[in-house]
Order: sequence, then structure tokens, then C-alpha cells
Amino acid sequence: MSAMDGTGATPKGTAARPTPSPTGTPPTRTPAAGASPAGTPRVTRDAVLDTAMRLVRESGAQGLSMRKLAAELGVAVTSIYWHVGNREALLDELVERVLRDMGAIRVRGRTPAARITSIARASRRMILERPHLISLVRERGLDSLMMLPARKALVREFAAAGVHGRRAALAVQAVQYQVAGFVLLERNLTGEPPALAQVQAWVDEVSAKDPELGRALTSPPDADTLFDLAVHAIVESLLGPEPGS
Amino acid sequence: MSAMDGTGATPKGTAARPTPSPTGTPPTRTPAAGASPAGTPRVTRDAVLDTAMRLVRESGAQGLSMRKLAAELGVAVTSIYWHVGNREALLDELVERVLRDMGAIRVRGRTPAARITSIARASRRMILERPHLISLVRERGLDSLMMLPARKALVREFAAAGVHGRRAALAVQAVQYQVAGFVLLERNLTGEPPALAQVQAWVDEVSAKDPELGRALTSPPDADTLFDLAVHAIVESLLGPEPGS
DNA sequence: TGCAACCCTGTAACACTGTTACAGCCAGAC
DNA sequence: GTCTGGCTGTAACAGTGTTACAGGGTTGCA
Repeated sequence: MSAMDGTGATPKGTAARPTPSPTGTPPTRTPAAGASPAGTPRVTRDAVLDTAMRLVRESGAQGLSMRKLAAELGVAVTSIYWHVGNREALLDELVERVLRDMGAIRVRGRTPAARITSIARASRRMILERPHLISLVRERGLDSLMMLPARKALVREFAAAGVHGRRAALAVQAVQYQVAGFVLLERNLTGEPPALAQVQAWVDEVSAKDPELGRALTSPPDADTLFDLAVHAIVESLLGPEPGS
Repeated sequence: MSAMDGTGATPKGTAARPTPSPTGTPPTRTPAAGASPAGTPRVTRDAVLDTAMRLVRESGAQGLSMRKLAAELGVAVTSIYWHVGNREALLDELVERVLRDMGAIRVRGRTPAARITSIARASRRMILERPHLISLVRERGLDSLMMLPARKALVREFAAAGVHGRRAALAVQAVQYQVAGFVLLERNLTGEPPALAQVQAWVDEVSAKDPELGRALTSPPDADTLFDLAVHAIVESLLGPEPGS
């Protein structure tokens, strides 16, 4: 429901649709690079994407507005729309870029458990190193894409460990859910306000009985330890004996 | 930076600040209920909150706009602002409401492991039954609040299981992270587009070697099974022997 | 040379968003 | 009566995504 519905009745060109590439097919056309093949283009699709990526890095996907982007490039908004078609399409393209940039995951360790754990750890690190990726996938609802690199490695490792078929899918998904869910939450918990009054009251009550517990509950948890604990438990369980029944 | 900075120079009243209750103190003032103590109020703070809650239930926190809310109540926007002060304050109030509505968690089972697992399950169910809660906490960045009911139950159960101090905090947090992260991800994965072309290509490649795995990877995973698997593994690990040093 | 086609850009607008300065109504208090 | 405070409305500011439309510049073709 965009760009294609020309409401008919366009005088000149029948239906001059923007969006040169509706996401997916960057053809040989490439309006870029080559100096100026036609009407002296002031910006390039790549330039738009580069600048957009910078803005996202600086202030998150939410901080990216088409007008700001245009202003940054010294161009009118319509140019942006001509090159990338859409804000959603723009964000999708950025997601794909970051994904390409991430590449594969290095697997370490000798035992299957160690190797799989290393994948989970590396995957989390990769995502955390790209905070803008999280903000991108969350705004576009493409959360599953940020698990892609690890997915490939996990499938390979579980197969090598002798896990196949449905059980392998379950195992891969279990580890993936752990990583993605953990990272998603972890990113959201940083910089949260000190919570409500009723929460504080309860913490005080706990502290009266077990001061060490109270202190540990209020102070920010050690994400690394929590992550390792959970991953280790899950991997052990997955590689262990087949569950009864 | 709102409502208080009157830019000085207000002719009549020195600084007529709105926001009757800056979140936290709903005093005896209660401009509500009592028929009409003053100038026939057309709406009530509670009425505003009720309608806002309904709109959030219908179309998520993102779908709640101050103008829509005002229109729904047949009032001008300024009335909304007078009653609740702010959009953020409004959402915070709604979060608190839902939290109150959730109440405590019923713990079942006899063994510590069973009881703790039941808390995790019940917590997840409680949150999933209130999709609007997730949309609310996510927009306000108050993710930790949605874990509050389970937190209290977990502290109690781990204490009963003989886990205290720092180790108890770690255990509680581990389970909480599992629940919250899982639910957060689970909510986000529903209704995702069929992913990109490169993803499909990879899936095809996998299917060639292990058709059953390929099929299971594309079809939506069984969230219940995944959740139980992870929680079970984590709880077993937590209640097991103290990790070596 | 003229001319048409195409690429790309700019102007200006629509419909929305959160928020606020300001004026005003109305009931009760004095 | 006047005054005060609770509550509401009008209209505006600044910002958002998006698009209809006009136009300029370069290319290819007759």
C-alpha cells in the first residue's frame, strides 16, 4: 500500500513508481558511483544508506527521521524517498547490511558442549557489539534475523554431535531463544529507573531477613554469569540423555 | 522538563502547574466520583485511565494517542493533560494498574524444583495473558516491572530450598531473566514476515540433508516445550551441587 | 538540430503525533 | 456581589511519514 497505488489519472508517465528496487533486487542499474550517468544526482542510494546507518548508530532507529536524514545530506525529503522508497524499506535494508557485516561465527572448543556454548557466547557478543542492530530489528519486528549467524553454526554443531531431525531443531531453537531473549532483555534493562515505591518497600523487607540477598537483588546483576549459567544448563540438558517417553 | 518550566511571566496565577499527582501520590483530593464538587467535570482521572487502558488493549501502547483518547471521551486534549499530566505518566499509571491487577502467583508442587518451575510457568502465563502489559513496559522501558510478582515468590521458594545470600539472588535473577527474556522474544516473533531470500536459501540447503530438520526449523517452534526445557534445565542446575569454586 | 524520455530533485501540502499558552465557563466560598 | 480554583476549549508550535506535482538536467534518438 505504498508507491504502487498511483490513484490513477497521472497526466504524463502512466505510473512513475519510485522505489527503484523494492528490496531484494539491486540490479545492474546501480545509479551510484559512476560520477554522474544522468541528471547529476546529488546523492546516491549508498550515500543515503550510509548516512542513515550513521544516524541510527548515533541515536538509534527511533532517532532516524526522513527529514533529518535529508537535511544531513543537504537534499529534500523526496530524494530520500526516491532512492529508498520508504522508511520501512530503508530500515530493512540497514538490517540486511548489518547482517552481512556480521558474517559467520567462530566456533571454539573440542567437546560438543564446549563448541555449542562458544557459539552462544559469540552470538551474544556479536549482537551486543551492535546495539543499533537490536534497535533496528525491534522497530521492524525482525527479531529472528539477529539470530541468523548463530543458527547456521548451531545446526552444524548439533549435527556433528549426533543430534538430527526434530530433536536438532528443538535444540537449535532452545539455544537461540536463550541467546536472543537474554540479549533483548539485557539491552532493555540497562538504565532503567529505580522502580516504584512498592518495589523499594519489598526490597527493604527482604533485606531485613537476608541483607546479602537484598543487596544483590538491587545491584545490577552480572549478565555474563547469568548468561553462562543458563546456556550451560540448557546445553547440558540438550546433549544429555534423551528425555523419557 | 515538563509542566514546571512555565517560562516565567505568567500574568495571573504565578505558576498554575497541571499534573495534580506527579505519579505516586493519589491524595484525598480525588476530583472523582462525588457527583460534581466543582465546575461539573466532564471526565474523571479514572475515566481517562479506563479509556486509555481500553485503547491500549485494543491497539497496543503505540496505538494510544492523546487526541484519540480525548475524542473517545468527547473532550478536548487539554483535559486529558490536566488529569494525567503527560503521556509517559499516563502509561506509567497504566503499568501500575496492570501490575496491581496481576496480584500474587500461585505456587504448586512439593519439591523445590517443581515449585520453582511452577512459578516460572505461572509467571509466563500471566504475562502472556496480558499482551498490553508487554507493549506498555516496552514503550516505557520498564521491563523489570513485569517480573515483579514472580520475583517475590521466587525469593520465598529459594529461601525454603535452602538457598540464601548472593547465590539466592543469582538464582532468582537467572529464572527471571529466563522468563522475561523468553516472553519478550516470544511476543516479538509472532507474525513475523517469512524472512529474507538468503534465509530461505539456507533453509533449503539444510532441508536437502535433513528434511525433518528443515521442516521443523521453518515451522513455528513449540514455545511451551522450549520454555519448559530451558526452565527445567536452569532450575536443576541451580538446585544442584554448588559449582566448584 | 530538435525532441522526447528518463533520472532526480524541490515545493508544498495532508494527516498525523505530543505539548502548551491562553481564555473562559461554572460552582462554591466569602 | 466578587473572587478563587477546578476544569475545559481554541489554537497554535514543532515534529513525524508520505505523496501529488512541477521542473531541471542529461541522455539517446530522429
